[in-house]
Amino acid sequence: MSSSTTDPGGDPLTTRQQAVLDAVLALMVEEGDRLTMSAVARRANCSKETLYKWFGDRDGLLTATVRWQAARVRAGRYDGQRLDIAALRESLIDFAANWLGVISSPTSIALNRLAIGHAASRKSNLGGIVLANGRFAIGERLRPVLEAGREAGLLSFDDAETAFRTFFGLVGRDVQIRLLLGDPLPMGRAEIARDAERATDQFLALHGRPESSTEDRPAPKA
Amino acid sequence: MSSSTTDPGGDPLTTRQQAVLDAVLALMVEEGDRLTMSAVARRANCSKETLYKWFGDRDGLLTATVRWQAARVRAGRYDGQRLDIAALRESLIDFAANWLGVISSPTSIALNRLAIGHAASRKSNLGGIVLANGRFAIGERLRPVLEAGREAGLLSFDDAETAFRTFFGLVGRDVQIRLLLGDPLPMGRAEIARDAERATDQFLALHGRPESSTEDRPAPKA
DNA sequence: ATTCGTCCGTAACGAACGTTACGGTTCTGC
DNA sequence: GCAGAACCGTAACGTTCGTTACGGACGAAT
Repeated sequence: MSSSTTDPGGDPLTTRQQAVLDAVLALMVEEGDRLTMSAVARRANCSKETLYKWFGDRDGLLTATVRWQAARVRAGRYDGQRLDIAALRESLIDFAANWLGVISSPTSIALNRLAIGHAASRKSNLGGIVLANGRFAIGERLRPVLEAGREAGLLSFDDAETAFRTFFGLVGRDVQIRLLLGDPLPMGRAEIARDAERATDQFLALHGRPESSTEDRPAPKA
Repeated sequence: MSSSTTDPGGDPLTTRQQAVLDAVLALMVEEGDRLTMSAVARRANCSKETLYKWFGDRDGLLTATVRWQAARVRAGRYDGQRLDIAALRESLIDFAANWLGVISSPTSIALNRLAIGHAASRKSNLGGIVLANGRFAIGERLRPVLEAGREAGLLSFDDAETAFRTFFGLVGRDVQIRLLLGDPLPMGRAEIARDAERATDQFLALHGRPESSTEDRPAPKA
């Protein structure tokens, strides 16, 4: 863990290299486990020699792929200007929906499976990179929102990290582990929107200041 | 999904076979990824031919191992007699602590990693077995507790499944994904006890009936 | 004691795959 | 144009590992 996302990676990728990494991602989603260097070279219309020249070895290729995917997940900013309870709720719902969309995407599932399988061995922590760009990155982005909410008297909590972890649990629940284990859990736009709203309202019920209007929040459904 | 846990497995294992499966578990925890048939035979002091005679092939061995481990996780019963708010809270805390202990154990982590890696390929759903004996088994065991709490007027929710998933999220939060990805998150007895209590009180704050005494519940800490 | 079945230890086969090497082709700068 | 680099396609090498085969040891039953 050095500067931003556990090592920036070193070199800015050429478009050709990015295309190769996109091919890796596509293969990971389609073929899952059978991600062989030959398959990557075939899919990307490049030679294995080029792969080894660019990325060193198989781990280097996978690491570069994880970083490349992480670079796209960076989503919209959620600044806390004009903070009232409605804006805060909207921000939290946006965060939740965004996060649910990410973890339920086939790319994220394939990537996490790969990183988890790699964490079993000891070599080259893909798991650390995925964590830094996933779980911890979203935590860092949400923290200012939570603290702005507290400053504005809308939220009440002692530790922002603990509060975030509660929010994280309410949003994700069993979704990620079920998807990782192959459960055909449907996570379309409708389910994501519903879950994001429910989780946010539950979070506000736990950490919202009582005086912050409850009239537009239609009482936790379930 | 047939009777209890996605296929009972067929035959009751001999003690020798159980010892072999224990060796597999130990190897999975220690060596992680490098779980080779030769290593299992060496560790268990048996021949590879015996492994293949008993378990068919590598997948059969892994499946038997998952089932064998699942058979021990069966924990205490939580019947809902004499239900008052204190007993309910105690039951929920027990459930939460038990679950946290399971998912943070090295064995469970190694097993889930293996099943997730297997879910990437399509063959022989270890993921389904792990889900059936983990996430879904605990859901089935907790459901009667929740419904008894509702019958007794202590809890309020529409759907027991949804309520359980909320509890699941509050308990597990980011623990499982972090451990699976190799994060050195400390989860000792102290952390587990604290998390179980916090999650239970949060759940009761969301779904508890207001008239059920709040005096012994020391206001959600964070 | 002999025979049969079960199991151990080890060797061998074959496929998959990471890695390297090589000849031919395309692109770039002078 | 031309030299050199970068790159493609493919072949080859070595290792790992799942799977099978073989010979011998041990125990139970006849």
